[in-house]
Amino acid sequence: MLSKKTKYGLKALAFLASQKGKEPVQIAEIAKQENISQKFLESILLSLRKTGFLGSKKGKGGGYYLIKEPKEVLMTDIMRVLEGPIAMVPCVSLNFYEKCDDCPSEENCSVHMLMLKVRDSALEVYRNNTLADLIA
Amino acid sequence: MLSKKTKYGLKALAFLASQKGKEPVQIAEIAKQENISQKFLESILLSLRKTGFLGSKKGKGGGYYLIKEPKEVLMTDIMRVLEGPIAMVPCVSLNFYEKCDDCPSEENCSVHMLMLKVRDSALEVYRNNTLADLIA
DNA sequence: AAATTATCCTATAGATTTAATAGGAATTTC
DNA sequence: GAAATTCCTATTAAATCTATAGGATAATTT
Repeated sequence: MLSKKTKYGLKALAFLASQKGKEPVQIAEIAKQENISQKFLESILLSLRKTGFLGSKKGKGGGYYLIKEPKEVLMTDIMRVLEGPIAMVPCVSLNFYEKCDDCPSEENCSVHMLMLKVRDSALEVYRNNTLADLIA
Repeated sequence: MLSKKTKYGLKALAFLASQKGKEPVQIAEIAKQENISQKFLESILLSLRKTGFLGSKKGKGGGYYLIKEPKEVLMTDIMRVLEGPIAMVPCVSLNFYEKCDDCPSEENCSVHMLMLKVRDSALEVYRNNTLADLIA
């Protein structure tokens, strides 16, 4: 299940991508337009800024803005920052790999093989979609 | 992230599918072989029986056994029973549909469109894999 | 320089879900 | 009727997610 954090983050990014100019948009406005708790959104945007997706400006006329062109931002990168691993089990994760402590062998694990296929199929979607596709 | 319930359930089903005969296998044996808490596994097998995947027999020589041939059991059905919705958001779920209360319009929702693609890609994997493929 | 506006940051509380355990009831076999 | 095994419900423990609180910091305006 997609977390609210990810859902809200995606909506906020899409909202910013759909803006005409590059002027900063205030948290309050995004929150209002997208029906998101303002304080919660605040922390999400902060993490998107710290991970290099957004820039910000303080004071009057301040707010958040996209740093890159929407079509340069891959969904793989966004999803990994917002939701974490794309894989459903750590033992098939490319970026968050971890060994399962209950499995003696990955090669012979029935779950491992299936989840590898699922991960690959999800990756293909995320790799072929950018932030620009979100607002098409 | 895949729940332990699903992971254990898949392993148990795969274990049963890999048995030669159709004699019941005891919970205790499956739990031991697959490193699963016996009590937890007990409740998982129970739910798999109630949903028609397993049969059971009580008393000495009892245990659980598969009802259908492994290749007749689609992963879509197993996953829906163990993990719930295949979709990452209820608004794109085929079997567990729910309207999002924060979205005014599904058609214009950026998250909706993306998650539809992700769901379809996962569905394709699950539809093209059966329990038999898990032990190949 | 003071007031205003808006992000920045940390901590924490509340809610929900997941994982695991407990304990006995019911049924079958021998 | 004793032993073995599943059946069932309830409960606890742990983890994670969601949201809120409250002030610090920085930029702009007056």
